[in-house]
Amino acid sequence: MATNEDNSVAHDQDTPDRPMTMQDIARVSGVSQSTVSRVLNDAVTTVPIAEVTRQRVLEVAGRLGYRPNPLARGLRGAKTMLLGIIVREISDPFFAHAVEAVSVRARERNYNVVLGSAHSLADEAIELRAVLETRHCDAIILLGDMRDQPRLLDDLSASRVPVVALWQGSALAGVDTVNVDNRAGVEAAIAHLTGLGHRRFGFIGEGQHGDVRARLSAFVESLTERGMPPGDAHILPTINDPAAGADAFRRLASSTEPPTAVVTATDHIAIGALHAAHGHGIAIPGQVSIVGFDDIPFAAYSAPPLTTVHNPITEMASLAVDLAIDRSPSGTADHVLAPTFTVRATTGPPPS
Amino acid sequence: MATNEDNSVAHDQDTPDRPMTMQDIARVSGVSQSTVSRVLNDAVTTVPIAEVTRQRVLEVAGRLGYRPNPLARGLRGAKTMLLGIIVREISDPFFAHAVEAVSVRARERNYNVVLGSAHSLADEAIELRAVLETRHCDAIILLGDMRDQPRLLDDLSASRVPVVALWQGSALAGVDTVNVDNRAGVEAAIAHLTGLGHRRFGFIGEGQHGDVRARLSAFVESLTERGMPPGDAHILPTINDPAAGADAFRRLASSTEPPTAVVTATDHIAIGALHAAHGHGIAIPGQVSIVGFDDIPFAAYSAPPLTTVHNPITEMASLAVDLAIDRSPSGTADHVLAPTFTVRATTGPPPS
DNA sequence: CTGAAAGCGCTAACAC
DNA sequence: GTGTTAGCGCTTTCAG
Repeated sequence: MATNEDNSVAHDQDTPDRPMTMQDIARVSGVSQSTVSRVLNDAVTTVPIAEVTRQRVLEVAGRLGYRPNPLARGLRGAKTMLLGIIVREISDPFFAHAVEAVSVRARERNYNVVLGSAHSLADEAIELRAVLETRHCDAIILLGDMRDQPRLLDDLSASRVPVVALWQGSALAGVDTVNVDNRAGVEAAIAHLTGLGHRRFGFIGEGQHGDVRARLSAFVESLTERGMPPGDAHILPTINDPAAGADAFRRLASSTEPPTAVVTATDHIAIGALHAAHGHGIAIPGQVSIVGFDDIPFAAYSAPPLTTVHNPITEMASLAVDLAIDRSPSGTADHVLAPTFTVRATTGPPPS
Repeated sequence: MATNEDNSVAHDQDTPDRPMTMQDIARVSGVSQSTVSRVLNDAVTTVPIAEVTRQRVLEVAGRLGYRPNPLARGLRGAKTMLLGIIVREISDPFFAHAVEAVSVRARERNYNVVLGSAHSLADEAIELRAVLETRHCDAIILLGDMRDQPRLLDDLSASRVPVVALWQGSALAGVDTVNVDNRAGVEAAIAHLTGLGHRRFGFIGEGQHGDVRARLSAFVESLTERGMPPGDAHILPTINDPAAGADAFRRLASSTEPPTAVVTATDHIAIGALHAAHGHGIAIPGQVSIVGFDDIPFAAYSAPPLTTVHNPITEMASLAVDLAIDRSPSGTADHVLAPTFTVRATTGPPPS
């Protein structure tokens, strides 16, 4: 009994070539493997364990540097502590930032993050979901509008894994959503601009997907309510990309009666617009005011620094992670967070 | 025999509430579970299987929407098709872009990516490695210099999982590395600048870590070889952040005999420098030329667009993924890829 | 309070 | 060619 530690596995090496198992701990501490499992998992609902046994097992496990094997755990139906993320476009700086915020919060909650990007390719995203699900992620977070991938969504909402849609743009049947109040954001931008004296507005941004679509309709409605509905000529649909933004801005600037203020669907587009303005010698905000949306990190460093609607990325990501992990058993909810408005240097009074 | 499909699990529902197992396939197609395994894995080394059987199994598996359970597979010792990434700072736009490139290539190779960010916090990163390893990632990719976390590195190089270090800044014992040729990049920048007529140079960028450290020493050596060694007053150590870059640029500009050309360790810093220059009415490149390093997506959209050393992000990421997955059995190698030089609008002749 | 034993879904000998 | 049989490391009854 006194020497039965001798049949233990080697634990003096810095790097054992085989990871410790519960069997090892059990052998060394002289209890059964199931007792080790009980001690190490100490759930509140578990059977009581003698304090001496518990201490001994804990000590041995610590000394041997035991780490549970999540694969085996997951196989047995327990939590995998894996959070799946499906991103629409991870190359989009906004989503890159969002992924960071999500993974930071996930780590605080002791979760690891499995990343998949959909690349707007329906089949690939479906495949992705299948992978993520069979990998037994405890939950899945959708980043960005996926409504052009209806099969993905159907699949997802019917599956047993909790799904939370972040920046999906609007409510979605069957899953929890966390959205920014796009309407309030655009409204703040227009209020700021009209306060400055602007009366002719332009909008740049594709109106097909999620947030961006909501921003466009908020733009139209806000101006209509103010009695100055925008003409179609001043609404330029474009993909979400600086190059496209630059191109659209050029067209807007060279139109007859160009707008004095331009609202862009995202900072990503605004950056492109700024670039085009600079290239064509159009003074910002002297000749045209520009406001963005999202407040990506780069927004503060554009020239001039961008006035924009601040998307509460960190808060939204945290909320989404918590929702995904804590998954309230009954029903789904749509959370809408308020943006704030950040005035920097791309807005000013219209030219007189 | 004709009706023995009846004891199959339900497969008419769109969403079966229990994922298919090989058992299910076996039952439905009337073969043993191990035969199913053989068919579905069809390794070249496998025992031959009757074509009829194979077809039947394949058909049933397809019809029932079978997906292998990676947990069970991994538990049995097979590949998990999981690639772990440990990032130094995922908030850094360069690394965000790099993560994207890595995950794109990983997906092409049918791997999923597990993300962890180190946040420069030693203990957390070690914990992370433990998690990644016990999750049985098939390989791990390190993004950025981790040498301030020696325990991580020791742990990693001693472990059985292949490790590839990307943008680690220099060779590293025990693991494969993929680096950009920082010396060649800086040399190209200096050659460009001296060709323009510059003789007084400044450098902004922290010199502690990896790539950035290598760039600083390349800067010093390149100028020394040209017979114009930079004074200490013109070398400003700063963290890798636009705000810090802006601050450093201000100090440089207000020094006695300010440099006419500034080389920054990264675009991230260059962006800050540009911002500061704009704020202080310093003309770029009229009064000062600035060159960056990395060519992050935004570099083309700064005002003025940034002249910078182009880091071949996509190629390097692909290489790293391939190395990690295909792990040559013997020894490690250090791969160094050549950067290119992209002239945009922040460089010009010095003021006369 | 603790041990024995049965699998989770899969792969890999080993039989026939 | 194909079926049988062990487990991988863990959680969870079920018996003491």
